[in-house]
Amino acid sequence: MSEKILLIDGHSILNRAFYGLPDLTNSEGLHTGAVYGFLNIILRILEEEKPKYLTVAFDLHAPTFRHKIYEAYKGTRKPMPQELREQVPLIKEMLQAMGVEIVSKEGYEADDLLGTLARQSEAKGMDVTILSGDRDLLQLATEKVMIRLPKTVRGKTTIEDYHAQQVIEKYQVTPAQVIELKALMGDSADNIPGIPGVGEKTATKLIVEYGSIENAYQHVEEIKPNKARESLREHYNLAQLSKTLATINTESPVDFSYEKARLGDLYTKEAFALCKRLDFKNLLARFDQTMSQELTEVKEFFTCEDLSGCEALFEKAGKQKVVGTALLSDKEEVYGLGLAITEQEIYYIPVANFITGPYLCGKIADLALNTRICAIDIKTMLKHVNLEEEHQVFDAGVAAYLLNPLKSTYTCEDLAREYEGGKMIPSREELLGKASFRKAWEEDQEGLSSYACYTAETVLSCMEPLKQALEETGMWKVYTQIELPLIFTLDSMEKTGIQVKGEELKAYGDRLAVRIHELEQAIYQQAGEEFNINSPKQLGVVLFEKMGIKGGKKTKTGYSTAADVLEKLAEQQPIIKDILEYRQLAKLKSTYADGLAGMIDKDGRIHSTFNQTITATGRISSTEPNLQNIPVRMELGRLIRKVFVPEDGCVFLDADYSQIELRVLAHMSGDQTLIQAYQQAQDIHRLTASQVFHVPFDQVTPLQRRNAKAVNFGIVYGISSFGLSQDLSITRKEAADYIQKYFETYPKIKEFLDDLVETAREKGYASTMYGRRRPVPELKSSNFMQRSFGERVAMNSPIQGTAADIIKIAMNRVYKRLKSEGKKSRLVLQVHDELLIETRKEELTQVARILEEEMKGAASLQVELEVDMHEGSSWYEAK
DNA sequence: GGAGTCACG
DNA sequence: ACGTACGTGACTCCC
Repeated sequence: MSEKILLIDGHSILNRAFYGLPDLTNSEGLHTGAVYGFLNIILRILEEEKPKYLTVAFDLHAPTFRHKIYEAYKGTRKPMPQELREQVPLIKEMLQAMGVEIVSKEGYEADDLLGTLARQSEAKGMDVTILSGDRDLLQLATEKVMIRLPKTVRGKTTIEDYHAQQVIEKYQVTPAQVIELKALMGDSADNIPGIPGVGEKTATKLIVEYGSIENAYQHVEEIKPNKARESLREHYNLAQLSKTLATINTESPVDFSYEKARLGDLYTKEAFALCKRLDFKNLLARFDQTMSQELTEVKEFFTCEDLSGCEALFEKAGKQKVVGTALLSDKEEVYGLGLAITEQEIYYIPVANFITGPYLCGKIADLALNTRICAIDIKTMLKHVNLEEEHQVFDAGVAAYLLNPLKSTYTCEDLAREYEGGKMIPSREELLGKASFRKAWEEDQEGLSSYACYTAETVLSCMEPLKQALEETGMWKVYTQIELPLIFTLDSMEKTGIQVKGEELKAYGDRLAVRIHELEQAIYQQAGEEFNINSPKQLGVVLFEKMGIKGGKKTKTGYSTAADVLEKLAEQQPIIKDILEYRQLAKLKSTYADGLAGMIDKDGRIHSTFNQTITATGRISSTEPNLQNIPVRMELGRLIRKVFVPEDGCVFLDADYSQIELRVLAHMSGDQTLIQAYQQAQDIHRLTASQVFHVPFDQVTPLQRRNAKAVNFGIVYGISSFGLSQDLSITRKEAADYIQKYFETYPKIKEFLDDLVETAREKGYASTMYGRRRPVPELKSSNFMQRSFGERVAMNSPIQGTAADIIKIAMNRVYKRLKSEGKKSRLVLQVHDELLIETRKEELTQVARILEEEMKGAASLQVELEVDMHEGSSWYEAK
């Protein structure tokens, strides 16, 4: 069998991948989708073809011989979008890392190089495969040269293959005649002019009949469609120029050596490292499993299993200013500790023999009095180790979150890569697989030891770089003054939990079940069949096809059955009201009645987790269960709050900030109208209505006030006329009108918001009053929608984020005062602008005072921070 | 695992 | 023209 060479059209395949596949972004925010798609395509082809030689051709920026003969050539070609342009060096870097030969030549296009190499290789008797997205390449097809054109339809890539024979079958012309076709038709993408009035059909007809443009011109009199005849007559010279332009130069002076192009092992260490950096997790599986071990620097880790040795280690650690730790634990138990005393002395101390979990945790707490404990998640550690704010800690996860809040996880291997100059360490999955710490402790001490040591070492090494980065970005204060103390505040809230009446919750669920069943039957009866009402797909078919309800359609996958869509159709059929009610009840039952009931611990309380490193803006989030979205707007749902009760001898005290985001906006923008309104404690929505609609303050109608309120919300979200029109069910024009009038009323706010966008565009991030940052890479996008999103984010993040900063400060202060004043009352929940305290009855007056003082005093703005406070014997009553 | 839906601020 | 309000998490269906 003859040897085979695979030739790839670099830019064309990258383009295909970019436009045909969804974009991806790695943890640094680099766009990587096209690179990923490119690799997937070529790896697939390589597996199919198994060529001996491989090379990828790229165009250069320099003008080519085509420019010399035709000035407009590619002159008006639209520039590559930013997201694609930044991937060109990445794919070249990747190919280089894989040892793949790249060819380019000034003055020539990739096509010319591919054509030249194809002919040379063919002459040597090789089989040639050319991979490109560009049909122009078909002119190169022969019996030995196959052109492969990938096509992506809805994310699925299929490949069309062409030898000379297939070209003839599909286009009725020989490969060489493809040039004639193109010269006649023209090609707007390549700026090849072509002949006016001649499209694919006419061109094919002419070439099939006459073989070439020249021969057609010889017989120009006979040409049938008058238009084509006259056009060819008039533009013959142009057609010949086009032909020159469209002809691939198969004798380009390309520097090429088959030796260098010989296909070797693609799965090199360098490529592995780059795949890791770009987050190509699926590709990593193709690499040798020992790769990551070979890549990481070999460092000796030690294991200490005896009590006296362990004592000695902690004594040594106590002489350090800072150590790295990795406490291996789950909710119930501690399994061991990774301890990096210095960057060279790294130990794994498993729980074994006389070394118990509580013993280890006690040693850590003692150590932390004089030595700073670095870890990646201090709050989890606090579940076993009794640390207070007087202990010294550093949370590398929280620090990394502040530096880039857009990541979804903050893992050790990312820290090492990002803050230790690209250093590679194995991930938890690589070391332990999917095993829990418990399982690994039982079955894989070696893996657990490595994991503990790598983690301890990394958090130690990363502390200084993280600290420095926080200082350089002006976020050191946010870290030390807000986030670090917040770890202890949140930990206390999680440990305290909130009492929930399980039986009442069950009874509530049962009541729902009765009504849900009734609705189910009514819906089946009206639909004339039983189906799964919870399936939007089935529901859509029943409503819009079977029952013929008008006005459906939306979404990629079918009909939209969202509440706002159905509400507009409720008139048509009574079934719709039943479905809406069913949906509401089903939600209440599954998520709240049943969901919460399953989360009640043995102590009769629910202990949610408050996540500190999730949101892009600086808010906290709540999971397992989410206690920040307990129903309140509808009465039926609101009743659930009756099962959240304080323990005996306590009441709930609930305080929420009144319109904190608008107040933040007033302060940050310095708009005097808004500031004065708040100073005079005016109804802000009514005021906005009176000014925007030009009516006296006391003659504002409820509708006008409602509209003004929506505008105020819109401003905070990053206003757009479309969004506002959706919300108010008005036309875009009317919405735009409201917005315009709003900005006339509050000119400083317009200025302020414009400035937020401009600053974010220049700096690449938006900032809160306290200096917390949120990167906004979307502002640089070439996609209108993405960019508009970036603009709204740039307006919203500083406002939402500043409010988040303020309530975090308030929480820390409240927590601290309750503690320092020896109170038994405890903070139990935070819901973004609301704090809930389980308050001892005898402490009520003082706690109310503490809560009000600390919330109001958390920030001093140009407007007062107003707080609404209520007490009650359930969350329902305290709101 | 993604899409659709819906609960909250 | 493009086609969305900002920030979350849980549940269900369905590939």
